[in-house]
Formats: sequence, structure tokens, C-alpha cells
Amino acid sequence: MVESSVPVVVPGGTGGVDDDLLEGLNPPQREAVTYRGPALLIVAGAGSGKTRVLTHRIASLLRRREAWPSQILAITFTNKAAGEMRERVGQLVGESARGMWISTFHSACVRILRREAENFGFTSSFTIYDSGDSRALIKRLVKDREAERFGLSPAGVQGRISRLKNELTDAAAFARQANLSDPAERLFSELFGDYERALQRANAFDFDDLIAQTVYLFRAFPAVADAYRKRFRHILVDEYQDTNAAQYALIHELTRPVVGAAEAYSSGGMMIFEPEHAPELEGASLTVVGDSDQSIYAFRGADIRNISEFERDFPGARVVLLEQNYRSTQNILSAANAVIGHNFDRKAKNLWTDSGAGERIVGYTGYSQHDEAQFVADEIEAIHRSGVDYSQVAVFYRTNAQSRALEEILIRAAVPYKIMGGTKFYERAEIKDALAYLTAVANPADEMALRRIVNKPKRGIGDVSIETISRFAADRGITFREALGHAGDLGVGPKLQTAITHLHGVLGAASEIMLPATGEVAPPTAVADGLSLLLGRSGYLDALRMSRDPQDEARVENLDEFVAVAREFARNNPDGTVIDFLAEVALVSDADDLDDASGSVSLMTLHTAKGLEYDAVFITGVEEDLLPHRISAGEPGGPAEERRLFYVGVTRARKRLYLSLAMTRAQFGEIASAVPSRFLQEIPADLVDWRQSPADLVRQAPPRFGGGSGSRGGFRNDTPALLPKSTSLDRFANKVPAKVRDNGDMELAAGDRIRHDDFGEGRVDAVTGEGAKRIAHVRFDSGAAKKLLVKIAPIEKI
DNA sequence: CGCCCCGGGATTTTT
DNA sequence: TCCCGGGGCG
Repeated sequence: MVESSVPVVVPGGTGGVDDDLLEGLNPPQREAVTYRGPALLIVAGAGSGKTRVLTHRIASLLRRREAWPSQILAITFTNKAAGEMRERVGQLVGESARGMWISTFHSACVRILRREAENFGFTSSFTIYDSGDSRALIKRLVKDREAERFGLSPAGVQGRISRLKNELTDAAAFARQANLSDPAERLFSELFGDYERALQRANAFDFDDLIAQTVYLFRAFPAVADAYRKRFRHILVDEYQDTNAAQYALIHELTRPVVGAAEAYSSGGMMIFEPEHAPELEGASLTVVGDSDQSIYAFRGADIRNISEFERDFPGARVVLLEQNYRSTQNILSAANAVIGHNFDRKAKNLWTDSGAGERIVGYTGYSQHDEAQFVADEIEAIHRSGVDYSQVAVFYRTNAQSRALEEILIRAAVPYKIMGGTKFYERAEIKDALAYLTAVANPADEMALRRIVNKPKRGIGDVSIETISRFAADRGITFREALGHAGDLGVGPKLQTAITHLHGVLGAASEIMLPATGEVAPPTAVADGLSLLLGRSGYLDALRMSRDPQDEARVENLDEFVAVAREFARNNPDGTVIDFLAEVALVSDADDLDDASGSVSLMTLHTAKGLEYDAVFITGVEEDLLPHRISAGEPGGPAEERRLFYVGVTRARKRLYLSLAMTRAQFGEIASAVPSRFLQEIPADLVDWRQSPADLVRQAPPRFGGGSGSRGGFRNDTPALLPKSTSLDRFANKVPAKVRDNGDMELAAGDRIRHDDFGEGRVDAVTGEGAKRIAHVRFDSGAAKKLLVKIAPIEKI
């Protein structure tokens, strides 16, 4: 694409088989594809084509027969990224892409643990607790020990355990070094132990365990580890800046040389190198790709040092720097460079492009978050009319709560949008219930799952009865599930006995469908069929259908969709069991189904935005205390991480970038004034075209100014942080009515005149759409053209 | 046991 | 503002 005339020396190149893989790559990219050695660090700036480099590197290894597909392990952070990589490698090398492991850390570890579980006290049918499951469990444990009186909250305990696990500290190790004379410490230590034991009893792992236990496994059973070391000769890790200590340790274990000719270890039918007199085998070749400027997950244990000290960890490592950006305009890159340059203690890196300056960045300051949202909506409409597809537009924000105001306005402006992330499908209560039903069948040891569904729908089995069952099970040394089969011995009333027996029967029937006797193979439809049976015969669906809560209708639809997911799973995994299905569901994230946003504007948090790109990007709420977020201010490295987050957002934009903020923002139902983010001042002023700058508003606003209520910084050179007191701005704030009106029956046709609460009078040009989605195209007397959703727009006919 | 009302608390990001 | 949990009552 550029500099194609520069001759490139391919190290060790024989030419031929992979020439096309180097076509269109710049020199550093080519080196990243062709370098061969024990360790390679590719420092890939935003938009520098790292996925291309990574896929071409894998393809090159395969085409030159330097590796079999089965010798390649490529780790990504999301399943979506893994899928994309598999597909792109597939396009380059065809069928042989099939034998590779391209997956997330978590999925790869699940695969390993399933094979080896029997070696260390678990069974291979273990289930996976997501953070909600583990929170529920910890909550119960905290309650049992009355730990709240010592200031231990479930959330705090959960977070701390997670951090410890990510540092490979288990409960025993913690107890050894903890100050147990402090009662709170002692209690926490006990809770940690409780939690570990509860998981083990439930035959379950939480997210953090998946990594940590794999590391423990490798360390405790060197022969097992050697088998994987011999198998994986090329290990590639994407987003290396986001790895935590446990993941780092895992990579280290896998890339260790195999010492001595240990006898071959064969596990689960895995094909391994010939065992005969294996000589010492050097460690696998490791390639990591990352950008420390895009490290935004320190809060969950990612350690930026993993990448910044890579060369120290792997002496002799080659480092390749990719700085040429193929995504954004120079203006956008200059802004990004300037902002990130304010982080000290980083390796200098300068993104550049040869594609021209492009348009200036647009800034806008709203009076309120709704004013800001209106700007976003208007601007989206304007660029849409100029030919930009909605799917090429994204709106980012720091916190999920900010999406509400944007949604309200986008709905009214009839801009199609989709929220990425947010309340995830698999976190909806009804889906979690369905999952708990499946888990209750698949992993009878999991008492948490049974507790969750034992009274859903309502069967009259309350806390008291649950404890009765639990104690009964504990006394007899049987599982909770088995206890349900002894309803008559529980000492509960006849009504409850019937209910419990019925539930037990339903679970049993589902087990027969989904878990056939050993030797038999369940049909592919087993999971979906079993799920339907559970939801139907348990009365769960009926209860929702009988309800008059309109939300329950949506819940039924969600469950229908979930059954469809199970059928889809069967199509893709004909041999997949319930266990496999549950694992897959547990490990998919909201970031994984980002692409079904066709024809819609994408709304998401800045974190979710990582790895994506759009023609036009709006970053909203660029205010102090929001971006950077207030909570980060006190944390070491917090503000720097927030800056990286902002940097990630900026570098998502290809052609247009909008930065917006509001002078007032409703928080906890109160209206607070806001101060422009320091990040705005870090952008050279000539790059930004302020449609309405903060200074404009300060000048225009009514004269009762106050100080910036403890907020720091001023804005630009001329205006100190003068802020109107919130009382003087009341008339601007929250003009959107809280209650949605319903004009569903309003008759409207081209030619009608209407009055809009905000926009005044205008004439209807056309009405399109049907029913609740009827849209009026209105030209207002002010000259503005708007699309309005008739059903809810604040309009009346005149 | 379940429902309802009340008050308090909380609000970052997620494999 | 909204969500959750606790407590009281039917």
C-alpha cells in the first residue's frame, strides 16, 4: 500500500509460498510476520494493522511447514476476536486452520481442565461460576459468618478474593501470611477458605480459577505440563497489555523448555510427539502483541508491566514497533498522540498516517445531558444525510448510566441504535434461571444452582424449607438434589412434599434426555429438548405467561431465544453436551456479539469500544469526575488509566470525531454542575472546532457565578473554571419529560401542521413506517428538519 | 410463606 | 432515580 517500492529482505526467506502474505505490508509489519526466534514483541499502536500481522504470521508458519496447525496456540481476549482470527487465517490457509487452538485464555483453560480435572479432585463435568454466581455464593457465606459486622461486604470480599486468585494466592497461602490476630483479616481468610471449599463441593470453578487452577495443575504435575509444552510450539498472545499475573504465569509455564526425556504422558487421547528418547526440547516460540497505551483493565488485575518488561523477561526478544496507522486521519491521531503524551513513564510512540489531515474534531458543550444528546442526535442525522451509514457511527460513554439520556433523545429523533453491552442477555434473571435449571441437571453437586430454582416458579418452598432440605442433605451426606427425592422424610407438609417431588421428577426427566447412560450418545437436540422440558414442565413458562407484568412477556421471548441458542449450539456442535453448552454460554461476553448492529448506531462504554472502529465516533460526557472518573482519582495509576481509556476512544474514529460534554448532569436524581475534562485541554486547540465551547456557555449564562465546587482545573486559556450555580441553570436541565407520552392514535399526514414542545411549529412533509414505529418527517419553521417518532414525540396537531 | 411498603444505598470498567 | 433488602402484615 505504501512504500511498496522499498525492497524488503525476508529473513530466512525462500520466497514463493508466502509472498502474497507480505504484499501490502510495511517493513515493520513484514518483520513481525517473518521474524523467527524464541520471543517476539509486537508493539502495535492503535489501528496499525496488528490483526493482519498476527494472522499473516500464523499463515506464514503454516504455509512454510514450520508448524502443524495443532502446534499453534493463539490467545485472544474475546471469543469474537478468536472467531475473527480463525476466519481470517482460514481465508489464508484454508482447511488446515482447523486444528489450531485459537481461543480466549478462559476457553483454552477450560479445555485443558476438562481433560485433566480427574487428576486433582474435580470431575470433568465441572461447571463455571460467572461473577454473579460467585457473588451469590459469597453473599451466603458472608451472611453465615455474620462478617458484615466486621466491615466485610460481599462485594469487597469477592473483589479481594478475585485479586488474590489473579495473583495466584490461594486461601492456604493467604492464611500463611495474613495477620490473623486482626479479627477482620482472620474472618476474611476463613471466608476465602469457605469459598474455595464451596466451589470444590459444587464441582465448579469461577472465572479466576480457570486460569489459576491450570497454572497450579501444571506446577503440580510437570508431566501434564510437558505434554502441553511439547504440543504447543508457537504461542501467540493478543492484547498482551491486558494480561494479569495468573495469565502471565500460564504463558510462562507453557513456554518453559522441556527438561529431560520424561516419559510421554498421554491424556484424553491427545496426540503427542513420539515419546522415544525425546531430547531436551526448547521452549515454545512466543509472540505477543500489545500496546501499553491501550491497557485499560488494571482494575481487574491486568499488569502493564507484563508488556513493558517483556524484554527483561525474555532476554533476546525481538521488538517490532508498528506506528503507521491505517485507520484514522492525522488530526485524530495528533489529538490522540497529544493526550497520551501526558502519561509519563511510557515508551514514546507516535502514530502517523499518510492519508491526510482530514476534518477537524468537533466539540460541543450542552447545557444538560439532554442538550448534549440532542446535539449527538442532530449530528448523526446530518452525517447520515450526507451518506454515512448508521452502522458506521458509534457513541461512547464512560458509564452505562449515561446511555439513558442518549437513548431517550435517539428514540425521539427516530435514529436507529443498538446498545452494546449493558444488561447482557445472559445476565437477565430469566436466562440465569434457565441456566440454573440446566446446571441443576448437568452438575447435581451444584447446590447454588438448585437453591436458585427450587422456588422458581413459586412452589411455596421458602428459605426455611430450603435450609431444611440443605441440612437434611448434609446430615445424610447426600446432595441437595438427591435430598429432593426424599420429600417424605424431610418433615415438611404434604403440599410441599408434592411440589418437591414434582420438581425432582422434572429434573430427573431432563437428565434422562440430556445425560444418557454411559455408552449411549445423546442426540444433538438433547440440550434444547431438555431445556424446553425443564421450562415447560416446571411451570416456569406458564407462570410468566399468566403474569400481567408486561415485562414478563419479554421474558418469555428471551427464553424462546435462549432455546433457539441451544438449537443453534447443537447445529454447530453435534457432539456438544449440556456441559459444553453451559461452558460456552458462561464464557461468551457481550463484546462477542457486537456485529449484529446492522443499520444501527452503536452505543457502548469506552471499555467495550476497544478493538472496534467506526467512521464517526462521538465521545460523550468528557467531564471531570466522569472522564476521568471520580473513583479513579484516588487510585494509584487511576488517572493515567483513564487517559488511556480516552485515548482508546479517540483512536476508534476513522474520519470524524466528536467530543461532547454537558455543563450540568443529573446524578442520583440530583442536578450537579460539571467541569470540562482535563483531557480536552490536552488536545491542541487548533485541532478542535468548537460548535459551542464551555467558555461560550459560561459567558452566556446568567450572572450568578460560583466557583467550581472543588473541581480542578480551568478551561482553555481565557476562562477560569467559572461555573453557574446549579440553581441558575434549572431551566435548562432535564427538559425531557420523565413520562413517555403516547400519541399512538394521532392521525398525521403530509401537509399537517404541528407544534413540538422543543422545536416549535412546523409542517409535516411525510409520514413513514407503521404502528408504533410511525415516523413523521417534519420541517420546522426554524428551518430545521427532524424525524420524529409519532408515538412518543412531544407534539400536537394545530 | 408471600406480598408490599419502606428506607437506604449506590452507582466504573468485565474475561 | 432506581434497585435492593428488610421488616411487617395477611
